[in-house]
Amino acid sequence: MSIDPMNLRRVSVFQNATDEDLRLFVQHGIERSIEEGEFFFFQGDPAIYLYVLLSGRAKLMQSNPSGQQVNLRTIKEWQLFGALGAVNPQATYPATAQALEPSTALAIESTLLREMMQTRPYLSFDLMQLMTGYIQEMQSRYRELATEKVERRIARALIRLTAQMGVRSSEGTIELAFTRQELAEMSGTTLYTVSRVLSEWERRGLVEAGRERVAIRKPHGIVQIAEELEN
Amino acid sequence: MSIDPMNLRRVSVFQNATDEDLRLFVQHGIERSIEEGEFFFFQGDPAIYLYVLLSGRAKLMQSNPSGQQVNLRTIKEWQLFGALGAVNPQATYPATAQALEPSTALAIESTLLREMMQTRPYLSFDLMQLMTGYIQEMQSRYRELATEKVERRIARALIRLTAQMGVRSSEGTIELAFTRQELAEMSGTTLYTVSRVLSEWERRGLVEAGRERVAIRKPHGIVQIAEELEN
DNA sequence: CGAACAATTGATCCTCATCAAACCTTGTGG
DNA sequence: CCACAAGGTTTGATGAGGATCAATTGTTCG
Repeated sequence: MSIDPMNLRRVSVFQNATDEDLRLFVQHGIERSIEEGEFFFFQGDPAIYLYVLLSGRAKLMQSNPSGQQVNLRTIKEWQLFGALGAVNPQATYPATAQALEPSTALAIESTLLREMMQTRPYLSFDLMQLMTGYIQEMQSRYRELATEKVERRIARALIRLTAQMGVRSSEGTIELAFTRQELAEMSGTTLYTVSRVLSEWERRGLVEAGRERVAIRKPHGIVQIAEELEN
Repeated sequence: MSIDPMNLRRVSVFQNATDEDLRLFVQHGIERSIEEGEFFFFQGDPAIYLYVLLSGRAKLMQSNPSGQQVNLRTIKEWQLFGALGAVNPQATYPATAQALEPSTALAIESTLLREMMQTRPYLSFDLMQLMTGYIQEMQSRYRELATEKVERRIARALIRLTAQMGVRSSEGTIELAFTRQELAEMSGTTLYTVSRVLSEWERRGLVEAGRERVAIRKPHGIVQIAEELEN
């Protein structure tokens, strides 16, 4: 119980919460720490908790019966995940949450959130705000996947990651820590294709690629690939 | 103003509304009728209204800069659409709504809904319920598009349509009224591929295909194609 | 130093998109 | 009532874009 309840205000859904509410969440919450590669929950588990990531990094993914995976979202500190189940008492998680690094999260019982939403309109409202954002992002990504070529999809994935997780290095490049496999799962392709595309971009001086790492040297160039109207 | 407010209770988000609330929606709502092919709103328009379809059939779609389209959802009577913008006063519609038949809808100002949500927790709650459903559907479709082959995606599209819009005919087949082009937009492929797949299925006796029409003769066979673990 | 894991690169193949042409179906107007 | 136009559908031929497989080359860490 080492976390300061006030920090929870950094969670977008809790931005309008009262101090008292935040204390409630922390009091009734459980801190869970897991190792890299381990799971917070699996697709299909009953959605008893929702989580706030306190440290580390995780991903939300879905897999089909034969095991192929797609990455729905990458989660960093102070982001909520597993919240879809919060609405419906019977719900199961529609995705699996796996840690990309050693991570800690605050688990909050979804019944608690549901009860609180009854009397705190701001909560439902802010949660809805978050959800509309997800819907729009998923709709766009769906369209991209259906209509755009791989190179552009990879560019788009990098741009999204830059906005969410990008770290500006001292040399002015934007550092992203992902394997080719992870990038592939985010853009709906294979690690081989990602590798080829990155190699090509490196030849053109747009990025620097390393082990579990991509550094964007010319963000503008990537944006151009993502947006360009060619054809 | 020919609609009976009580009919609005068939809208899932309004199922828990008071009679008084329903009357409010109808009083402040505007009935809009449009022809086949016309639009309720375009992607990017300011989201001033949300709509309840009263009669006809419409589709929600997104298009990319070069005009290729994907179909996000098909709308039938008593379904809500354009509701994402209801949450945020500044929002624009993330998709375009086009009538597939002559259609009528009740347009409700999103400010009205926002105001009402302040004091009626059931409204936010039920709307959230609807949204979690969308998110899950979009996530699944995204995964399908990324990992599954065309034939299976078309089968899945037919199954979804059966659940939502299927009409049981006297001969025990399930009738669906869609063009190859529409089916293609729903499964992320081209009308040519849809045509080929349907021809093949017809040869196998699974469906009957006609102009702007598909009749499913052996639902089980289609489900099998959609689920089958092969490889 | 070696094992484990990530990335690269080449060769090959397969699924679909694309283009083109012909064929149906439906509704309309002479 | 027929002919024709318009739009939907089918089918073949072709090719491109990536997936897949295999082999090799880094990189990191115990």
